[in-house]
Amino acid sequence: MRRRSMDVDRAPVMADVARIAGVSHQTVSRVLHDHPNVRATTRERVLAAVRELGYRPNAAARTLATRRTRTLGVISFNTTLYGPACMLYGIEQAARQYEYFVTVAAVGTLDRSSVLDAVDRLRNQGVEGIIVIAPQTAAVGALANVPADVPLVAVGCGTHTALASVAVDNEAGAELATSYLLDLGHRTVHHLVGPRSWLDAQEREAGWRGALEKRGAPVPRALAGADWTARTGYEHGQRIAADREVTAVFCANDHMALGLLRAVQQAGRRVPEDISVVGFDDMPETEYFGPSLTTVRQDFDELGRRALRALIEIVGDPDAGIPASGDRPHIVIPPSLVVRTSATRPRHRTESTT
Amino acid sequence: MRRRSMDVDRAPVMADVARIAGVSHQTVSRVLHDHPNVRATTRERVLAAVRELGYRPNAAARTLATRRTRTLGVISFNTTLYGPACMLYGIEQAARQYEYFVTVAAVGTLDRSSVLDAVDRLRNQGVEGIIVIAPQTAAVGALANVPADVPLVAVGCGTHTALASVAVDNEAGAELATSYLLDLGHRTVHHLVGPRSWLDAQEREAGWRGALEKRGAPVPRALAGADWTARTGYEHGQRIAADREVTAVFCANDHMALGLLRAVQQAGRRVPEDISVVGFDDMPETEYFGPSLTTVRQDFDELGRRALRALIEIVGDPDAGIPASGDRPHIVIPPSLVVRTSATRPRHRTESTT
DNA sequence: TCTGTGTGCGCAATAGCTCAT
DNA sequence: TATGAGCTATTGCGCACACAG
Repeated sequence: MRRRSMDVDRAPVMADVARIAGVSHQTVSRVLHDHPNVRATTRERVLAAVRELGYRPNAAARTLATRRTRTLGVISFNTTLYGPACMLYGIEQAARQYEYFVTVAAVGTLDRSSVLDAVDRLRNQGVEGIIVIAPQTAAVGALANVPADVPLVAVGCGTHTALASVAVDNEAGAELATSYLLDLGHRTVHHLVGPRSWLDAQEREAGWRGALEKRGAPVPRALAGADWTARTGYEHGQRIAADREVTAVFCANDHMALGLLRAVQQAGRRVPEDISVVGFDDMPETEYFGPSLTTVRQDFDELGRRALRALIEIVGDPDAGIPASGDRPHIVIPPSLVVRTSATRPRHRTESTT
Repeated sequence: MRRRSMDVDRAPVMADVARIAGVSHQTVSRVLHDHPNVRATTRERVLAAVRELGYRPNAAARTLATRRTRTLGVISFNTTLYGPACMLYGIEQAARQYEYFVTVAAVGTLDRSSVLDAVDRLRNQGVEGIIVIAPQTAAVGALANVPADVPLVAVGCGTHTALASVAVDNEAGAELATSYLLDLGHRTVHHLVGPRSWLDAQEREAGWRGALEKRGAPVPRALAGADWTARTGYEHGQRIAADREVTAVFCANDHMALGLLRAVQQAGRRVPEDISVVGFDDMPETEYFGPSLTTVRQDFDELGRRALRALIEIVGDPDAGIPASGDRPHIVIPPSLVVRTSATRPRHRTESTT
């Protein structure tokens, strides 16, 4: 109900509390802020009045007076994906702990203008800082143009950004997966790349390539994916199944691995007996893929939490005793390999040396 | 009168724009609000000043003056799950369209106090309304106690809530799945229930039971799940695989179906030849399960959008010409069956009539 | 038809006032 | 007279809106 005329049921304000308690509004303020110089009996009277009226401080007024909104923004490409959704969750958890609010701004596409538009919307709302879950190179490029007085942290967007960032070490993860397959005896490892416009995809590809080169294994042509979906994995899987040379595939994420598993098996080739598959992400379902997927684990939750903490350390929070550092940290979190059953030794060690 | 001569780098305010443009702050305000009565040349001068200073209206001040925050809150149990994540996305999309901000409050557990706590936090921030993605009965119960002056909409939380709600017709969806299996020739259909503390689980179970009864099919004992995870599906799947009577299973969601598929196949029974499986939700991966999953589709995105629109219609938005209805609509969206390959006719029609 | 003045939104912070010791 | 605990009075934050001119 929208009240304007009948001021009877207007939300109570500090003055109302003061009146009921028989004190000045400033005393009310002191009570609410736990200032020492208030007599215990006065404090009680005030608190009683607060309870009686159901008084709730007006955030806008406080913001106006303190110049602090205690609100942080999150820009995300697609909160529907497992990774972003988890990071958002981690961010929100941590924000609550630090008593910040979180406003989300989802962007449909990661082009320059829509990202800058999202930044703009959040700034208009008065956010004190922004976390970006926008791993595309274009987005990161666009963000470089954002005025420096807007604290920004990129999360899960690769480790080579100019922005402050928190991310899993994609290269290390890809190396982990690739080396694991090589150690099993595979002559080489094929790679289903994520979309190359994503930093993560680039870094995972680099890690895969590096691992092969380090071991002197032949480097096959990477299979480029247009997106991260199971469909793309499926399409590549159909081609891979037809290629008898392929014994091991490292997929840039679990969704693609799922599609690939399906295509390969539909084509009559067995996993892992004929083809070993390793994914990346470790979404909860991977354990129940057929077969359960060996994959590289990212702790998205933790990424989100770390990102929020990093942001708060940049903006500073006097109330929590955190000084504004203004630093641009690059936090890199090590991934880990989760071994399940989708990868094993190759059946017939490929002897062909060309 | 202390002019703020010292703090040079403070964000510009309307008065600064007015000074630069050589007009009053009121004229600036008029320009920004597209009032007609401003001469074109004046308008230009003002806009030039706005650009020059990089002026950005202060949201807190506007809120204080207008008593509107243009912010809505979303409470979600677990934004990590596919459904909630999608609904959140739909909500955010729609919010942007209506020029609202969205603040999220994730709750770890859906007990009474944490839900009420989330409501409280959002109200403290001044949200104009709240969308709840909290399908547990306890949560809905708790929300009944929220003062009526807080517009609330529950989304994806079953259709039988006291709150305003937007949801898929779970019963109809479950009937769809069950009838489909019966039509294929199965004597009866087993059901892997979701956690009974969720309205959706209850409603799907009711739909399943109703469909069986309507057709005079025997009603087996429902298999109770403690949660919605693939793990739970897997555990029940192991038992189901051992029961030769079972030819068709309707799972309350896709995750559980995935686990069940896996367990059943590991036990050497084939899907769909030996056991037909139907899920609920239609997450993007289901097409690539082995076999691809026949399931009941919920349009989560649409649910989120409808929920937001419903909320805006409750709170009203004079700027968009939407009057405050104050109604508590119950919007029910029909689900649809997506037929893939995980269900088929039973191989040997069970002839036992006792 | 155009533009300026004044006031209030609810809170925080500062200065200042009144009693006690 | 000084000190400080316990309170009051006043101003300003930046904007919108009613009411002028």
